[in-house]
Amino acid sequence: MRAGGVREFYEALMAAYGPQGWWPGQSATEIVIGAILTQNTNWGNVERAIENLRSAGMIDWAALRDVEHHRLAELIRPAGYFNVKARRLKNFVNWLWGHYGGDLERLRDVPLETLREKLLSVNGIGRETADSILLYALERPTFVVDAYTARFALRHGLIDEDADYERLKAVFEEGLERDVQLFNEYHALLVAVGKRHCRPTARCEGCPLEGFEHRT
DNA sequence: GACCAGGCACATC
DNA sequence: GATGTGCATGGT
Repeated sequence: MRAGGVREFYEALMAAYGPQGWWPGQSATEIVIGAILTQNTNWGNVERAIENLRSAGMIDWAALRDVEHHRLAELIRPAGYFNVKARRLKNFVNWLWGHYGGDLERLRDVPLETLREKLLSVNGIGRETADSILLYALERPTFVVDAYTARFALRHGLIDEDADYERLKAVFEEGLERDVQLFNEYHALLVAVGKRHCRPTARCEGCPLEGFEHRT
């Protein structure tokens, strides 16, 4: 049994699962909305909410700017925490209109770290949501950390228990070339293995990383 | 019916 | 700075 590294784990996961193709064929607008709606929520519920928004013509920054809170909350109800998320979506929309004329494309001119800070200043946009927006909607090379990432990294000895979000993010970014497609697939693969094997209580049988050292 | 799911802000110590 | 709590739906 040998200890693995960030790169080796990626190779093993990719060999086992193949490209995940996360968030393909959807608009950047839809991805941003999804990133906010999926906070602590099953993706299937988010899809229902997004479908409601689509039917209502709300995958649109002007429409989202003009819609009433109550109406927006009803549309996104299936995603859970609908009042909180309606407010957070509105916060983002108001920020986007206030600073960038409601145009996501204008964010592309802002340097990555600067933009990350700006996103984090919006109430309701935390680290994971900001990084998801940056990576998946704006195609910026920033690594997305979530609950799956943390559990995986801890079990496979990449971090210790007290590592925070930024530390976790740094471990992956330092172990890889700074590449959008790579970060995209890696995060998606971590979710894939997290759902199948690297679960809170599972014994990890059949995990593609069984050959590597593993903490229990 | 308990537990979980691609978090975050806020209160309190 | 760490820890606890509210927010809410739908699947297993």
